[in-house]
Amino acid sequence: MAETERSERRELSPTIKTLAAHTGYSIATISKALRGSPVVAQPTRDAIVAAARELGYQANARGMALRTGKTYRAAVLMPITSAAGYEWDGVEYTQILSGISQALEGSDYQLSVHGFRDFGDAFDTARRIVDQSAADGLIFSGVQADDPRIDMLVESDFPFVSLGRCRKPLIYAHVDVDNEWAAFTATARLIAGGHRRIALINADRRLSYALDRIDGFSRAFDEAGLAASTDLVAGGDLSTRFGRDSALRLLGLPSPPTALVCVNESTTLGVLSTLGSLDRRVGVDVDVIAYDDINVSAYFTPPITTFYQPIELLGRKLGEFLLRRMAGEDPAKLAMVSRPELIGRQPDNLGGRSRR
Amino acid sequence: MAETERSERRELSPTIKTLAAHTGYSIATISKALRGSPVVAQPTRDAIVAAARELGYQANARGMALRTGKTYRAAVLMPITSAAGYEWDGVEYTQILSGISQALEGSDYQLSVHGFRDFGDAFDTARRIVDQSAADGLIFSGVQADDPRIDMLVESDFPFVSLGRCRKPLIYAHVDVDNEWAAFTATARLIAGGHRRIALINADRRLSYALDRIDGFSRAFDEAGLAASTDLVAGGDLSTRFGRDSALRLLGLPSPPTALVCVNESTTLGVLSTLGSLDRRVGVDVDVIAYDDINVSAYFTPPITTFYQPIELLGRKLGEFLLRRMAGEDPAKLAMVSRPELIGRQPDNLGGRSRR
DNA sequence: AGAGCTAATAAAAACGTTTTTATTTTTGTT
DNA sequence: AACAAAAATAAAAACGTTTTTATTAGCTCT
Repeated sequence: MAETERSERRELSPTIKTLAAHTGYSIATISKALRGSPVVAQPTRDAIVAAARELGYQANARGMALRTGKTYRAAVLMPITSAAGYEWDGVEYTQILSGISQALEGSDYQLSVHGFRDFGDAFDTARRIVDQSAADGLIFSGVQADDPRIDMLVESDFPFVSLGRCRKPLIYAHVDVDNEWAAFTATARLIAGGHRRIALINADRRLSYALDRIDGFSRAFDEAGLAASTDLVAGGDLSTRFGRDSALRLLGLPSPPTALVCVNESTTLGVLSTLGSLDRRVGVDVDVIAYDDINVSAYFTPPITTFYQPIELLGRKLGEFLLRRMAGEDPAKLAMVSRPELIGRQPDNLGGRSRR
Repeated sequence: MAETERSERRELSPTIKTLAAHTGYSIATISKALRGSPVVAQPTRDAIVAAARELGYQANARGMALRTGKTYRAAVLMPITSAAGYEWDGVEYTQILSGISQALEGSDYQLSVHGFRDFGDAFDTARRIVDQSAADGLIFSGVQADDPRIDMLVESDFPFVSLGRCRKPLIYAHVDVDNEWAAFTATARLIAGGHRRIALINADRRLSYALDRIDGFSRAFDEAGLAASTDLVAGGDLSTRFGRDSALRLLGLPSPPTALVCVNESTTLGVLSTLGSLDRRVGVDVDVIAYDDINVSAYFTPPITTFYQPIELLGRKLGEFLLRRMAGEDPAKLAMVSRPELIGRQPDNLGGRSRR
């Protein structure tokens, strides 16, 4: 009774042999038929496909993996929040993963996530994935100006897509945001608004995009014929705490900034926290332009001007590129650099205000 | 030269046969030695282990998987942000994944992530994982009051750990937050502060923890001998937009709330956004108590009273429990219900204020 | 009508393990 | 010293595929 039902339920899933016994064809023919090989006759194929559907046959992934050497996995490197701080950090990874997951939907690939703690750890993990062929492809972000992962992966011809570009002239699939342009545009807008002392709350200087932003920031001053306020560039992890502390420090300088450019939403919140505690009002006492990675700046009080980058879309592109790369496509053709959209929620100029 | 180096590099990684040829033992003995079987003699084991280390031998995961039927994967179900809105949603998943990833570190298990769109999708995905044995264990959250996944997994005796409990008296490994207690405590605190019209910005009512919170909310009124303001309970997705819209609607009622309890950080931000736009000040015109899932409430202006739940720790517990469950441990022993810590950043009472 | 093709299918080998079974070597006992 | 028992190792089978090689049947052509 319960016993019987149990064992009925337990019936193991059909293998290619079950299908062979059921149809009368050999396992070789069945494999070919289901893989779409042209050598098998049409009626045969139809019969096999019908039987497969009837029995609910699904090729065993482990068997395929062993035979083909493929893993049917796409690996993603994800930064692990340092246990100490529990700071709001790397939140956007949910969106990236979500995008990648959507791109992989319908393909044979599964998404596997590998946490890492620091640059060295990330490299080791990447190398391990390649050496043990733990995945058929790799996605990662946090690209450094000179990123050893990229060298290693290009060298070993392992399919990968990076979110961000390194500064070496290598050919590899990538998705990136035009950070130089965005920083330039934000800074130029503030300069045009009358600001001269502008702060840049930036990421760690080892990161490639941190340099890009400094480049854009500097170019805006250059083109205006002004000296860039490079002393107001702060680099660090992108936690809320970092944003708050940096703003506190910069605003306490003898010649403080009148405007701040923040490179992500988390730091922005920190900056706003500092402004609130100092009773400085955005759009009145000080201007802020931010990067809107998780679409939340609209809810800040007051709403602030941001660059909107639909990060989930970037994730989707990453997944799509990886699939194409794993299918053998030329990496030179798999490159996208998107310009975020500027959403002006504030005038962002000194206006009638004193420049203090 | 380059050629030679290339092909040297390309040398395929050693298999158990390589090791057999190298040591003179049979592959059977080698397998046993490395798996720690007691039948192999100590000197033999030592020699084999030494050789394995020397050659950098790593058992091929695909071969193991095929033979043992195991996958060495732990699957996690992750909600996919709906493409339409790009709303800030499910951010805490980064932390959960981070925690799980840490727990899995050092084990033989890899983390694989499966996106799903809605309840039905989540169930189908779970079933597929079980049917195709695409993983050796499963972790998921968003437990419904009557969650079909739990029934299915318990029934098929598949190792899993849920973040949250369903309302059926089943035995299964789980990690949860004492939501009833937290809602009770928050509500009681506000009642003690003089509030009578209290809103609860809650999750979708199908979710088990949403019911728990309503229970706690109601109990606080009961114990104070008051009628609960159940008309002020809003249920929906936990996006920032939902928080904002709910607050807007509730505050526009003829008999509006004087305090709000928000069930996560994202909705809190939305609520604060509404308060800002209505020029109502937290701690002056209205009180807010929130759940601090990603540790960011400290940076709100003003900082608000929250329940702090270190979500990454929960993630770590989830991973740890899953490992133990996959190792065969009794699920009855794998249960944790943690009480979040209340961090009072505001007095949260009407004080000398009018009850309007 | 039989050789030589081609098309279709079947058989066999291989991927790298683990586990069961078989064989050899060592130890202990008389 | 012979033999049984125990210990150690080797051989073989199996997991479920895909791919290479072999076989068979059906044609075409002289």
